[in-house]
Amino acid sequence: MNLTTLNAGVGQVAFTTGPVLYFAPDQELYGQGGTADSCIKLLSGVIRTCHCLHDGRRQIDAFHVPGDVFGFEFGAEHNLSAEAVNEATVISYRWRGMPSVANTDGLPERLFGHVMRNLSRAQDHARLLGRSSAVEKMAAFLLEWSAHSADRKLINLVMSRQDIADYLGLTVETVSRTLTQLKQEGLIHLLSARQIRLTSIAALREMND
Amino acid sequence: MNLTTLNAGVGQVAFTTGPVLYFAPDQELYGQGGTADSCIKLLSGVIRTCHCLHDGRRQIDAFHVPGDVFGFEFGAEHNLSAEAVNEATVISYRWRGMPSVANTDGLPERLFGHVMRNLSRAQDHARLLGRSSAVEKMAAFLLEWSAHSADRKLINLVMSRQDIADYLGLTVETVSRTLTQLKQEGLIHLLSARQIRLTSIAALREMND
DNA sequence: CGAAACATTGAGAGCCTTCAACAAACGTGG
DNA sequence: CCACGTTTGTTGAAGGCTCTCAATGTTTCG
Repeated sequence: MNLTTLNAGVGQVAFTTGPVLYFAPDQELYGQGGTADSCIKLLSGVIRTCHCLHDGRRQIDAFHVPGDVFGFEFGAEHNLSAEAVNEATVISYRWRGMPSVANTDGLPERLFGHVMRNLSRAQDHARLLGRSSAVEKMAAFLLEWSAHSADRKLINLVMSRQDIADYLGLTVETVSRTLTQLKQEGLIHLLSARQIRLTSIAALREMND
Repeated sequence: MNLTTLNAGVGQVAFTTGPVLYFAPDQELYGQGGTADSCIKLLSGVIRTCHCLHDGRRQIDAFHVPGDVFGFEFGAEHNLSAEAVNEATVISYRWRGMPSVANTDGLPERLFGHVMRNLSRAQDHARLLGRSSAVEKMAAFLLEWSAHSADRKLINLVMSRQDIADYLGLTVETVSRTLTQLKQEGLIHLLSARQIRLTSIAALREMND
């Protein structure tokens, strides 16, 4: 693995990191049940973390964008699997078993903040899944990606309709129908299947609070 | 507030804590928008953390039981509010702004683990809300409380049907109907509205994986 | 160009919600 | 202790939203 040491200046060794890793679309970073002693920092591309049930149902927990750090687990094994949505490069940070973490002081810089950000996102996601209609979910999703876009009014979706459906707890058909509904209401404009122009961000916002 | 200092032996002060606080049923510990510089350790009773929308819809994020530590926020303000379900006693720990946390080393013992446990629960919750039917949700809920009970086959619910509904993303009526359905299928026995005997834990388990 | 994957649209069914009424439990005061 | 109102929980009927199944259109890629 050729691990090297980083952040080793605080008195105790913080954690170790490896080289930059590349993943092709749909390639798996780690799977459910795999050993969870490292976390991932995403450098480029988009990663989805998801949970698959034995009957084929899939719930996508989150889409991660560059800068996100994810993949910590409370238990020893991964509850979620992680797969690249498009071409992605990451760095893997090993943290479990590191003396600094065992002592719970000397924690890697900002790691705590990353876990809390993931917590916050998971809570928001749960609220969306529990108490929203299909349109509200779709509007929230579009706004989420609008915030990640250089041009807030032009979204380039990197994931399929199936991915969106599994993220929002809907079916592909409902996602499709909801998008055409938003189009007919004049809130969005479908330039192509994966490129969407937001005509009225304000109206989309009003749907979720 | 009369705060005292705890865990001050690691070289840097870890965080500060106050006296034991008592809360009556339905009393609010903190509200959405409140300053989020502390977290709560629950000593006795049950606390619900929830998010309320302006139109009255409510999503309960989690029910917390004694030993749980919760209430951290990534941002400066609370996204969720916390209310006592029944009589509860807690200790509040201030962590934000503490020099140890600012340096991100010398973090309070096990605080990191508590955040990760909350993250793990939020992810499980999202999966439940996104990809489950009413019966599956109800079964998962019963098993969750079964695990907290001294007698795994006898649950004493401390929360109302409305609380359960808002936790599972259902309506009160559906919760009620689903319970009677499970009763008629012979999986549970309703001793009273809030006391449930699980006749077949195995059958309940089969519903969720 | 043709096959395969992806996306959209339609029709019908099912699950959950909504609205409404009723039953049960609780608490308070007489 | 009972009467009574309020809260909480259950049950019924109808409707709506989303799912399922199926067909068609579209894009991608060998």
